[in-house]
Amino acid sequence: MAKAQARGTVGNTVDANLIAVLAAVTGGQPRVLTVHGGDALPSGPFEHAHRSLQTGLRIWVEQQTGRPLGYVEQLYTFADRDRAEEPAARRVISISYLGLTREDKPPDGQGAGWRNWYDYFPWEDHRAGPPRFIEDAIAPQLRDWARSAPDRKLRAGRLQRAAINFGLDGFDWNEELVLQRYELLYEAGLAHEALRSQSTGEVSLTLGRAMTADHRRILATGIARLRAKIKYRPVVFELMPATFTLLQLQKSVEALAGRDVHKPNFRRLIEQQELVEETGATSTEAAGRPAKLFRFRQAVLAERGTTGTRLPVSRA
Amino acid sequence: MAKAQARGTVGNTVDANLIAVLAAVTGGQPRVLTVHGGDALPSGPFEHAHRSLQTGLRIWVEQQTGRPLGYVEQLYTFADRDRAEEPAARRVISISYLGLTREDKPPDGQGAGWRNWYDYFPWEDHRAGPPRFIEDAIAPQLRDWARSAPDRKLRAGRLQRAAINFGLDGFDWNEELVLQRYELLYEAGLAHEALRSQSTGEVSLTLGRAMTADHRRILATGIARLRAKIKYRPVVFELMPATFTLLQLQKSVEALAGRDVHKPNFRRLIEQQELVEETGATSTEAAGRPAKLFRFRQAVLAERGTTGTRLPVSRA
DNA sequence: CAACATATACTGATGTTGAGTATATGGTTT
DNA sequence: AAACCATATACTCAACATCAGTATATGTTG
Repeated sequence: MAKAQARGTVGNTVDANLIAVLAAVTGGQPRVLTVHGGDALPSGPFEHAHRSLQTGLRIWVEQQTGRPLGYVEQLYTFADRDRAEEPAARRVISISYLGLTREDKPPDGQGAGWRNWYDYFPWEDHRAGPPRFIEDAIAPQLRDWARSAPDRKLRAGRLQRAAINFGLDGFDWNEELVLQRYELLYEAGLAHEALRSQSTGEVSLTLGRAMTADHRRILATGIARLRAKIKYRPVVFELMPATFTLLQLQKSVEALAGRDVHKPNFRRLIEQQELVEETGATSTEAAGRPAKLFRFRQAVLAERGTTGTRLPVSRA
Repeated sequence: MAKAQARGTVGNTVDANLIAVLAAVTGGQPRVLTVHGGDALPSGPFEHAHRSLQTGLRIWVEQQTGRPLGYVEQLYTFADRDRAEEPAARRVISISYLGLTREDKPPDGQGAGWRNWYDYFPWEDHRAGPPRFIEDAIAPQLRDWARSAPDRKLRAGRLQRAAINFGLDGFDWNEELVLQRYELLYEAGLAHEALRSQSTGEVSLTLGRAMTADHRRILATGIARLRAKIKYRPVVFELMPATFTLLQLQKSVEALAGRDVHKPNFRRLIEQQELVEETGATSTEAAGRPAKLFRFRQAVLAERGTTGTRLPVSRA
């Protein structure tokens, strides 16, 4: 089995494609780098010249955005025939990555730009409480879909999934289920990719903006990963400027998690873990009492390895 | 950028290879399916006929082992030039998976067999406390390696990493750092893959058995993932027989985690989460008072979606 | 029948988390 | 200048989860 691998089975070669979810937080909003006027995630081919996959990704992302890419993490690899844009002669493997940066200068080139990622997933933003249209518009459509199931058991299963994923019928909202929610909508025929016929590029206020091929699924995967990760790894700081106030930090976490955070508890946790240190300066950007400016203590990465930091994400 | 992808850039096609970490627990020991007498993980090419990557994996794993594959999860994809077995003309992408089964009949075919995974990572088994050879043999070699660093700062960093990863100098042992530990040993030149010259296939009692190419790194990734996952997803049950006693369940968790579990707390957690239900029967396999037999409540998967179950893993 | 091995149940101490409230300190408004 | 407002910062308490130790029950084995 193992040795059968590299034997040039000519009929089975493929192309490998690298796709990036590049995230940033600006003005209290989570952003993602898109191309083609927001229709696609940036991507590029994996070339023989690249030492490794990550190297390849870094090279062309830095070419495109003109800034070094900090934190990078692999998301998922797939090669589903069904979800490809058009039935191609050659098989394509897509390897997706999550990268964290800071948005400052706008990226150059063809239709590239930073976009609020809730344009693509409006139902994911619960910072002002659950959006009304979940109960008003999404839930009814999901229930219709459930009702259309052939047998009773399947029907019950669909209702259950809808309730768990979207926090209906007394279930709590779980902000990490980004991918499951998207997949559910897709299955129910409510994601526009499913019906991208003449592709007018319309943006639905409740069902979100669609993307090419399965790029929206990849984006969902990236958001889900990031939402899970900020809770136990100090990755938010990759998205922050060099110095920041605790409130700014909190707002960033809230932007990513899509839900509000209990302020006193947030501060307690940050401080008792010694994740940040004072710079001495204060910020006078906002009205009210000036806030102390902090910087991330880079040392924690060395001290604790990859382990052990916690951020609270809870109800308002 | 995105549209540049599939344009037949002939020079950049690759082969895709699927590699599996198949885990099982038998006789209180964690096992992994290997081929070539324990030198490699089973692997097979991704073919154009396969609908998706997972489908491809399932197909040939089931061919090989003759049993359906239950839980499957993608691990990682890589294409590092440096770690390939021999510099090949064609570039190979390796996509690795973790699969959970039960071992009963031995797999057929060329040198395939189930092996205790601690043969490959002896330092990972802390069920009887930290193995003495960590302090006696591994730590000194790591310290030597640290001392050989060119400058003071690098030296301190290496010592720190060694301490964090191997639980030295007062740091707690963290069973999830399987990959980091292996990578550290590799970097320090203590993994035999690094010096596989005439490859005698020797098994080191402290530094473990080596494998082809980077298969041991993949195995480490799989173990790490599984150790993390059993704590918050009910995946252990994929490895259990249809009915089992609570002690058997506990022993399985301990086998995977490589450390002992507090018995009363373990049982409390299992029961209060209603993960299992009594079958009515009792087991008389072991001496002593017969234990009740339980089965996994499949319903929890539907009730809770992918979320929310906990298993305790702590000191003895 | 005694010794033993395993199963099962209970209890207290400690730590973590969620949530509410109070006070301090600057700028802004009248 | 006084009142006000917005933000920062500090403290308190209750609920809950976790860790760890100990005690009791119920079989088998010699």
